[in-house]
Amino acid sequence: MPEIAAQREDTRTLVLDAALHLFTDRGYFATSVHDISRTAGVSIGSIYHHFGDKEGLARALYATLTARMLQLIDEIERQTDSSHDRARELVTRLFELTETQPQAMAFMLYARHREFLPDEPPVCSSRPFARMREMLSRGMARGEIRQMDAMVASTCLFGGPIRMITARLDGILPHPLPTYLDEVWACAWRAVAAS
Amino acid sequence: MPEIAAQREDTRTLVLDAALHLFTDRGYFATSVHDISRTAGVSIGSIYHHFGDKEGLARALYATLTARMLQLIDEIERQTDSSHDRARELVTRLFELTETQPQAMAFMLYARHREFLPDEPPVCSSRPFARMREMLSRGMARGEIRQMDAMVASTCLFGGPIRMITARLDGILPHPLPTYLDEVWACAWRAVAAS
DNA sequence: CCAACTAGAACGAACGTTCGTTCTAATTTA
DNA sequence: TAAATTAGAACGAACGTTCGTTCTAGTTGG
Repeated sequence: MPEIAAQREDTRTLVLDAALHLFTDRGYFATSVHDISRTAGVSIGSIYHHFGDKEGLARALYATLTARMLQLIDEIERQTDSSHDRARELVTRLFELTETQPQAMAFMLYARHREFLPDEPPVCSSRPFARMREMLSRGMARGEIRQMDAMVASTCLFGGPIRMITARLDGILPHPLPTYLDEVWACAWRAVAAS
Repeated sequence: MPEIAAQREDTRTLVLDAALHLFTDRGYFATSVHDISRTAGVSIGSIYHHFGDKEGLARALYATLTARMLQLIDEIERQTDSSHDRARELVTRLFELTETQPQAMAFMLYARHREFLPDEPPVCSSRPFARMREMLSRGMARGEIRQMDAMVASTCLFGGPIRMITARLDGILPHPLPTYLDEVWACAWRAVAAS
């Protein structure tokens, strides 16, 4: 006997949204399927119908967000030329995303997927991060970036910005991230720039 | 009727060691108290006798490792003068520690304590990290480091090295961390150096 | 009217924790 | 010195709860 809103607002989306919020608020293991069902306003049966099991739900969520991130990187590659501009634009967009969709950011950059998605590779070896490293290798070949191990370069360029993001997600930064963008970027680029 | 080794090898230590390994291998929630009891060779009753509950055990473990980290920082402050030398020595020691005691490192830098120790502040606002930031502020006052927000400075200086550590813990670095030390440190120091 | 979907009560397994007991070694008593 | 007493560390079977999952019945759009 469904109540007010029986209309088909995509059930999958409702469930994924609820899961994202609960997983990032309390963590995967502290969130029960019953919680997700209640928050999403969708029955347990539907959740199992659509996602198979709790892990399948987490996997679907991870896939959705990874795809969104890859899309972002594609867009940036189309709009910019140099490694410098691309990396800077990426950091800018990630800082903005952290303010507008902190849960999505937390789930991608901060959650320990290994603990609940055993077969998933670590985030830093996932496609989006691999794309970033390819980007930097080309930058090195063109002389924009000092010669060094590609892994070291990507780690040193993005390490600072990413730690700023996690600090913000932890709630220990007084101001929104874009406030720090220029200062952080100056440091990050100096770390690897050829000049 | 005790068997071979009934002698008092400190029970607390046995339990803490087992917990550290299991927590970092599988995560806090995937580790049952029964697992810890079995691995440590100590009964469930004893664990509750010593630590109160599972959370108390995690808290004791966290406190032990935090203390060890603070001790390391003290030692470095006594042995070095400049911010440059101190930070470099710290990174060196952390890289070595990651190779010799990867579990301890993973638990300190990588675990999401918030999820199972609700009252603990985030690691980056814990004492050891606060000490590092004070160190850098003094370096800025002395002109070794460019003028900038203290939080940004510490994040940019240590962000790269720390991400290298997590990459190594994830098993995606082919060589031991000290191999990369010079290259990583060169990037890290350039990021914030005054020159 | 049928296939796709939703519903939520019910189930079994596994968890953290408790509790009555045993063991051990030090201390007291005679 | 030998026996009696004591304190608390160690033990592990058992408990109640909660979780992920299943199942059967009902609803709905095309």
